[in-house]
Amino acid sequence: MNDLDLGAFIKDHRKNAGLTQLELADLAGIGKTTVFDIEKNKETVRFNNLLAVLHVLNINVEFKSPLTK
Amino acid sequence: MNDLDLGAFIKDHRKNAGLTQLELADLAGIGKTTVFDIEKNKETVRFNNLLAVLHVLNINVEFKSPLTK
DNA sequence: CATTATATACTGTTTTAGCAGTAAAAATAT
DNA sequence: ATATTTTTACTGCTAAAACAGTATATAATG
Repeated sequence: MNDLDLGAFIKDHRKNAGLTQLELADLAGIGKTTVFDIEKNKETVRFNNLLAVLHVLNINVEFKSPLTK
Repeated sequence: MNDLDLGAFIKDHRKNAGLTQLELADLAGIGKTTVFDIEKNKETVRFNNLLAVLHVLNINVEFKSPLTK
Protein backbone atom coordinates (compact mmCIF):
# COMPACT_ATOMS: atom_id res chain seq x y z
CA MET A 1 0.00 0.00 0.00
CA ASN A 2 1.33 3.33 -1.00
CA ASP A 3 4.96 2.38 -1.40
CA LEU A 4 5.04 5.40 -3.63
CA ASP A 5 8.30 7.27 -3.87
CA LEU A 6 6.95 10.55 -2.54
CA GLY A 7 10.23 12.35 -3.17
CA ALA A 8 10.23 11.42 -6.83
CA PHE A 9 6.54 12.21 -7.04
CA ILE A 10 7.16 15.69 -5.72
CA LYS A 11 10.20 16.23 -7.88
CA ASP A 12 8.18 15.22 -10.89
CA HIS A 13 5.46 17.71 -10.10
CA ARG A 14 8.00 20.42 -9.42
CA LYS A 15 9.61 19.89 -12.79
CA ASN A 16 6.22 19.84 -14.38
CA ALA A 17 5.52 23.23 -12.82
CA GLY A 18 8.80 24.52 -14.21
CA LEU A 19 10.26 25.27 -10.81
CA THR A 20 13.75 24.86 -9.38
CA GLN A 21 14.24 23.58 -5.86
CA LEU A 22 15.06 27.10 -4.75
CA GLU A 23 11.97 28.57 -6.34
CA LEU A 24 9.79 25.91 -4.78
CA ALA A 25 11.43 26.52 -1.43
CA ASP A 26 10.73 30.25 -1.66
CA LEU A 27 7.14 29.70 -2.73
CA ALA A 28 6.63 27.26 0.12
CA GLY A 29 8.38 29.57 2.55
CA ILE A 30 11.00 27.03 3.55
CA GLY A 31 14.70 26.52 2.94
CA LYS A 32 16.16 24.92 -0.13
CA THR A 33 17.81 22.27 2.00
CA THR A 34 14.44 21.05 3.20
CA VAL A 35 13.10 20.78 -0.34
CA PHE A 36 16.16 18.76 -1.21
CA ASP A 37 15.63 16.54 1.81
CA ILE A 38 11.97 15.99 0.96
CA GLU A 39 12.81 14.93 -2.58
CA LYS A 40 15.33 12.55 -1.04
CA ASN A 41 12.54 11.00 1.05
CA LYS A 42 13.89 12.19 4.36
CA GLU A 43 10.89 11.48 6.54
CA THR A 44 12.07 13.38 9.58
CA VAL A 45 11.07 16.65 7.99
CA ARG A 46 8.33 18.61 9.66
CA PHE A 47 4.84 17.82 8.51
CA ASN A 48 3.97 21.47 7.94
CA ASN A 49 6.96 21.92 5.65
CA LEU A 50 5.91 18.92 3.61
CA LEU A 51 2.37 20.27 3.45
CA ALA A 52 3.64 23.65 2.28
CA VAL A 53 5.45 22.01 -0.61
CA LEU A 54 2.45 19.87 -1.51
CA HIS A 55 0.22 22.92 -1.44
CA VAL A 56 2.39 24.85 -3.85
CA LEU A 57 2.36 21.87 -6.21
CA ASN A 58 -1.37 21.37 -5.85
CA ILE A 59 -1.00 17.90 -4.45
CA ASN A 60 -3.69 16.62 -2.13
CA VAL A 61 -3.30 14.40 0.87
CA GLU A 62 -5.93 11.88 1.79
CA PHE A 63 -6.12 9.72 4.86
CA LYS A 64 -8.23 6.62 4.67
CA SER A 65 -8.68 3.60 6.82
CA PRO A 66 -9.76 0.24 5.40
CA LEU A 67 -12.91 0.65 7.46
CA THR A 68 -14.22 3.97 6.25
CA LYS A 69 -13.16 3.26 2.69
CA MET B 1 -10.13 20.42 0.04
CA ASN B 2 -9.25 18.04 2.73
CA ASP B 3 -10.12 20.34 5.58
CA LEU B 4 -10.44 17.14 7.54
CA ASP B 5 -9.64 17.35 11.20
CA LEU B 6 -6.81 14.87 11.12
CA GLY B 7 -6.35 15.03 14.88
CA ALA B 8 -9.94 14.08 15.54
CA PHE B 9 -9.74 11.44 12.83
CA ILE B 10 -6.75 9.85 14.52
CA LYS B 11 -8.28 10.14 17.97
CA ASP B 12 -11.38 8.45 16.70
CA HIS B 13 -9.44 5.54 15.29
CA ARG B 14 -7.37 5.26 18.43
CA LYS B 15 -10.50 5.02 20.56
CA ASN B 16 -11.89 2.53 18.12
CA ALA B 17 -8.79 0.40 18.62
CA GLY B 18 -9.26 0.62 22.37
CA LEU B 19 -5.96 2.38 22.95
CA THR B 20 -4.94 5.17 25.29
CA GLN B 21 -2.61 7.91 24.08
CA LEU B 22 0.20 6.32 26.05
CA GLU B 23 -0.40 2.90 24.57
CA LEU B 24 -0.52 4.33 21.07
CA ALA B 25 2.66 6.25 21.75
CA ASP B 26 4.45 3.09 22.89
CA LEU B 27 3.20 1.09 19.92
CA ALA B 28 4.31 3.83 17.56
CA GLY B 29 7.62 4.16 19.36
CA ILE B 30 7.16 7.83 20.15
CA GLY B 31 6.44 9.94 23.21
CA LYS B 32 2.99 10.53 24.64
CA THR B 33 3.43 14.26 24.19
CA THR B 34 3.74 13.83 20.45
CA VAL B 35 0.57 11.76 20.26
CA PHE B 36 -1.20 14.48 22.18
CA ASP B 37 0.19 17.12 19.83
CA ILE B 38 -0.89 15.17 16.77
CA GLU B 39 -4.44 14.83 18.04
CA LYS B 40 -4.37 18.58 18.66
CA ASN B 41 -3.46 19.11 15.00
CA LYS B 42 -0.01 20.45 15.72
CA GLU B 43 1.44 20.34 12.23
CA THR B 44 5.03 20.95 13.18
CA VAL B 45 5.39 17.35 14.25
CA ARG B 46 7.86 15.26 12.33
CA PHE B 47 6.42 13.44 9.36
CA ASN B 48 7.87 10.09 10.42
CA ASN B 49 6.20 10.33 13.81
CA LEU B 50 2.86 11.02 12.19
CA LEU B 51 3.41 8.10 9.84
CA ALA B 52 4.23 5.81 12.77
CA VAL B 53 0.92 6.68 14.41
CA LEU B 54 -1.02 6.22 11.20
CA HIS B 55 0.64 2.87 10.65
CA VAL B 56 -0.36 1.57 14.06
CA LEU B 57 -3.94 2.63 13.39
CA ASN B 58 -3.94 1.17 9.90
CA ILE B 59 -4.59 4.49 8.26
CA ASN B 60 -3.34 4.98 4.74
CA VAL B 61 -1.97 8.15 3.21
CA GLU B 62 -2.54 8.98 -0.41
CA PHE B 63 -1.09 11.81 -2.42
CA LYS B 64 -2.92 12.83 -5.53
CA SER B 65 -2.71 15.73 -7.88
CA PRO B 66 -5.73 16.92 -9.88
CA LEU B 67 -3.81 15.87 -12.97
CA THR B 68 -3.10 12.24 -12.22
CA LYS B 69 -6.46 11.77 -10.59
C1' DC C 1 33.96 22.62 -26.20
C1' DA C 2 32.71 26.39 -22.65
C1' DT C 3 29.12 28.62 -19.89
C1' DT C 4 25.28 28.86 -17.28
C1' DA C 5 21.90 26.85 -14.38
C1' DT C 6 20.61 23.53 -11.34
C1' DA C 7 21.23 19.90 -8.04
C1' DT C 8 23.86 17.73 -4.52
C1' DA C 9 26.77 17.85 -0.57
C1' DC C 10 28.84 19.66 3.46
C1' DT C 11 29.53 23.14 6.80
C1' DG C 12 28.43 25.95 11.53
C1' DT C 13 24.66 28.06 13.91
C1' DT C 14 19.98 28.75 15.53
C1' DT C 15 15.68 27.11 16.47
C1' DT C 16 12.55 23.83 18.08
C1' DA C 17 10.43 19.18 18.20
C1' DG C 18 10.67 15.39 21.12
C1' DC C 19 10.99 13.62 25.47
C1' DA C 20 10.16 12.06 30.50
C1' DG C 21 8.55 13.85 34.59
C1' DT C 22 5.14 15.97 36.97
C1' DA C 23 0.68 17.95 38.08
C1' DA C 24 -3.90 19.16 37.50
C1' DA C 25 -8.19 18.71 34.93
C1' DA C 26 -11.61 15.78 32.81
C1' DA C 27 -13.66 11.52 31.98
C1' DT C 28 -14.82 6.78 33.35
C1' DA C 29 -15.74 3.33 36.53
C1' DT C 30 -16.79 1.30 41.17
C1' DA D 1 -19.72 10.36 45.77
C1' DT D 2 -14.99 8.71 45.39
C1' DA D 3 -11.60 6.08 43.42
C1' DT D 4 -9.22 5.09 39.02
C1' DT D 5 -8.01 6.05 34.56
C1' DT D 6 -7.11 9.07 30.98
C1' DT D 7 -6.28 13.41 29.11
C1' DT D 8 -4.49 17.95 29.09
C1' DA D 9 -0.97 21.12 30.40
C1' DC D 10 3.48 22.74 31.73
C1' DT D 11 8.13 22.14 32.76
C1' DG D 12 13.62 21.89 31.57
C1' DC D 13 16.83 19.27 28.75
C1' DT D 14 18.64 17.15 24.68
C1' DA D 15 18.90 15.91 20.04
C1' DA D 16 18.24 17.14 15.63
C1' DA D 17 15.64 19.72 11.94
C1' DA D 18 16.00 23.89 9.56
C1' DC D 19 18.62 27.29 7.70
C1' DA D 20 22.00 30.28 4.83
C1' DG D 21 26.36 30.02 3.03
C1' DT D 22 29.54 27.78 0.43
C1' DA D 23 31.56 24.35 -2.62
C1' DT D 24 31.50 20.80 -5.83
C1' DA D 25 29.17 17.88 -9.14
C1' DT D 26 25.86 17.27 -12.64
C1' DA D 27 22.82 18.87 -16.33
C1' DA D 28 21.39 21.79 -19.65
C1' DT D 29 22.36 25.44 -23.06
C1' DG D 30 24.89 28.18 -26.55
